[in-house]
Amino acid sequence: MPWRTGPRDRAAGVRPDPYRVWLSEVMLQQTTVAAVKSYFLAFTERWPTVTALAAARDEDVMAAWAGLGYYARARNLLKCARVVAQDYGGQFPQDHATLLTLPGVGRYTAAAVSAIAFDDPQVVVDGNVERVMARLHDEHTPLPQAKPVLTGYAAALTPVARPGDYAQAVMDLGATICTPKRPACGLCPWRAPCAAWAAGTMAELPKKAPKKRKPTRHGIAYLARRVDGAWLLERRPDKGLLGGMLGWPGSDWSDDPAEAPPIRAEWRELGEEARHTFTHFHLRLTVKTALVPMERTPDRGDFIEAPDFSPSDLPTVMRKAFDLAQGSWSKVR
DNA sequence: GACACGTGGCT
DNA sequence: TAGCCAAGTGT
Repeated sequence: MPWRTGPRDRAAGVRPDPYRVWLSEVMLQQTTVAAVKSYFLAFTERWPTVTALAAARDEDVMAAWAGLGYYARARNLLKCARVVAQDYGGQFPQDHATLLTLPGVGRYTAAAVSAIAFDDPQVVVDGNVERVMARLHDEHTPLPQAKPVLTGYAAALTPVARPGDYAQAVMDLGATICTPKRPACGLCPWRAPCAAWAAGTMAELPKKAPKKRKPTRHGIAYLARRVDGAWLLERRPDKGLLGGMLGWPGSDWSDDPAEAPPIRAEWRELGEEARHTFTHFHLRLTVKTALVPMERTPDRGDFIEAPDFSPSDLPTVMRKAFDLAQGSWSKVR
C-alpha cells in the first residue's frame, strides 16, 4: 500500500510522514483499501504536503474526493489541513489529545496516527480490531454495546514497542484472515489462543444489533445543456447529504417530490430512472433533460463551460444521472 | 446511544 | 437481485 513505509526505511531511521498517515487513515474510514489507493496517489501527487493541501481551493478538493463518499470527510480534511498549517506551523501535533481536537480526527484516527506516525502506543480500535477481539475472547455481547469491553481487550494487547506495526498487523489480520465471513482460521497465527475457534463460534462473531430496512425515496434531477455546451450545475450546501459537492439542480428527495425546474425549458423525461442506495435510503431519480438557448438565465445554479466540467467531479448518484442522459442523447443522434 | 452520512464489491 | 460489509466521525 502506497502509504506504508517498509522495514528498510525504518532500519534507516525513516519515520512515516504524518501527513500521509493522516490522509490515508481519513480516506480509509469506512472505505476499502482498493477504493482508496488511486485517490491517495492523486492527492499526494497534487498536494504533497499538508501546507499545500491547506492552500487548495475548496472546489478542487471536493472534486478530487468525488466518488469516495462520506463527503464530510473531505470538508473536515481541508479544515484540519488549515488548522495544522495555521496553528501548528504545518507540522502535525504529536500529542494524542491534541490530535483528537482536529476536525475529522476521532478516536480511531487519533490513535492510528499516534501509533503509526509517532510511535506512541495508543489503543487503535477499528472494525477489524473489534472483530478480532470478539473472536479471540469469544465475546457474544452485541455491538455497539460490546465496544468498551473489546477496547479493553485491545488495550491489554497493545505493545509499547512498535505500536504502529502492531496496529497495522491486527488490522491486516482482520482484513485478510479473520474476515467477517468464512474466516481463514487454518492460516491464522492466533488460532491457538482463540476462544471462538475453540468454541466453533468464530463465524457468528461479532454479534451486531439488527439493521433497519431502508425506505425508498424519489426525486427529479434536471440536466440542462446550453447550446454552447455549458452545463447547469449547483453547489450543494455544506451541511447534509452530499454537502459541498457539485450536483444537478433538482427536487427534494421524498415520497412524492414536486417539480422544481431550475430554468424555463422544454424538459424531456428519460425512460429510465437513476437508482442509487445511500447509507439509510434507496433513491430513484427521474432524469429530465433540456437544451436551452444562450441568453436564458437560470433560476437556480450556474452554467459551467464545457471545458471546466468533468463528470468525475460529481458524487456517484449525480454521475449516474449524467450517464443515463448521455445514453439518451446519443440515441437521439 | 442513535442516527446521518457514500460507495463499490461480494455473496 | 438485495443485503451485507469496509481502516469512523459529528451531532
